Amino acid sequence: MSTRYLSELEGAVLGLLWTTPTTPYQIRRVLQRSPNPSWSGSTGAIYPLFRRLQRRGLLSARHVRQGRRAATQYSLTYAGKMALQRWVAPPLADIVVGVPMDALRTRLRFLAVLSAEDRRAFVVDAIAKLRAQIAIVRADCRNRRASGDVYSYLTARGALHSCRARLAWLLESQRLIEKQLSSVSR
Amino acid sequence: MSTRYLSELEGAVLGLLWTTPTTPYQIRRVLQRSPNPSWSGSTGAIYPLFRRLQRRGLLSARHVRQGRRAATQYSLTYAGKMALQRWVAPPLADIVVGVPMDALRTRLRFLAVLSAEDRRAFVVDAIAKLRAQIAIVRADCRNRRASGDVYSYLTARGALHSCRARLAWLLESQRLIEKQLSSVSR
DNA sequence: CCGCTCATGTAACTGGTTACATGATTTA
DNA sequence: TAAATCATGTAACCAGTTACATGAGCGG
Repeated sequence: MSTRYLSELEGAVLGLLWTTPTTPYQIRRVLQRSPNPSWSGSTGAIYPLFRRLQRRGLLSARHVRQGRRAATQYSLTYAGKMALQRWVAPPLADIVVGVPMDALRTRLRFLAVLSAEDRRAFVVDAIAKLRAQIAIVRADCRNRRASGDVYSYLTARGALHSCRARLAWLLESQRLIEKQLSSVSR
Repeated sequence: MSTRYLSELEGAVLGLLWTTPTTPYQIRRVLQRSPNPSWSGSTGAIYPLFRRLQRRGLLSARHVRQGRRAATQYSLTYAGKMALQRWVAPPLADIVVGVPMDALRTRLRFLAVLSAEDRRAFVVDAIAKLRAQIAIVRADCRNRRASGDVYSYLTARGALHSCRARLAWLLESQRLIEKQLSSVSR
């Protein structure tokens, strides 16, 4: 019973393999097409990861030909399913429930290093890009809802909640920054 | 003009050094005491980072004795300030505005691998821990507001918005999961 | 036949983690 | 004087990134 810890990527891959055996390439595509840019799915991450998980006994490999093409299909072993369950199940670790890292938030923390002009530009740029993103995530929500998988849908909903919260926060920030900038120049 | 990219940690350190020269140890303490658990501030990250940034000409070191103790104080050079500004300034990269990674969301995505009981426990645990967290972040907001630094305050507000959005999302998820679980068992 | 996508990888690098270690100073 | 904290590090390790590379199959 391997009680080694699973990285986010490893956990996600096990989760994606849970229902249906899949090739590394297909996983890569899923990750790359996800609206979440943190899942890069680079080859240098994916292929070693699959072999690693296989070596640990969490995955089993099978060579198949889809159409006329050769491919390596991996599926979850029993130990793999157990590891996945342990990874998902409560009690939730601090790093899981804790405030998630947000690169935008970190940058805004140091907005004071920019000129008044650039501060405004920062917020305007962020708001515009967030609005565009919300449209994408909204569409993703609809798709996943149609797919029938409640948890997939709820995941997209989580992303939407997150985006909207960031937008509300930016609008609040914009007001406060505007007030502060005008009072300083006076 | 070093146009090398800055990691999140490097950017944050430069930002914290902007106004006041500081020792690596003090930075570590700030990071460790932050309510955000992603800033671990491990020694093996901090000390090499300071030397790295110094080598790149972004920081300058000065040996001081505070009280009777020896310490190395680092301050931002002009090049360091420029690098910090470039790091903060728009246009914002995809990875900065994109949906932030959320370990809780990723796990909920695969909640279907758990038993009905464990799914409920997951959500209950998450909600309880989030509520506790909100109290902490709320207190942090008040502190930072009192500090007078608008951007520090707004950063904490961002964390609060994020936590509340996650809670709202979990409550929504709880309802949907409950409905789904009861309909399946019927 | 050309270019795109499928499919699989390797190599070099890097930023960060954990664990271990040391010595000085402060506080109970 | 013992324990805690200040302060600074090193060593081993590891997951993930970028860039490079290869060959097969397919559609125009």
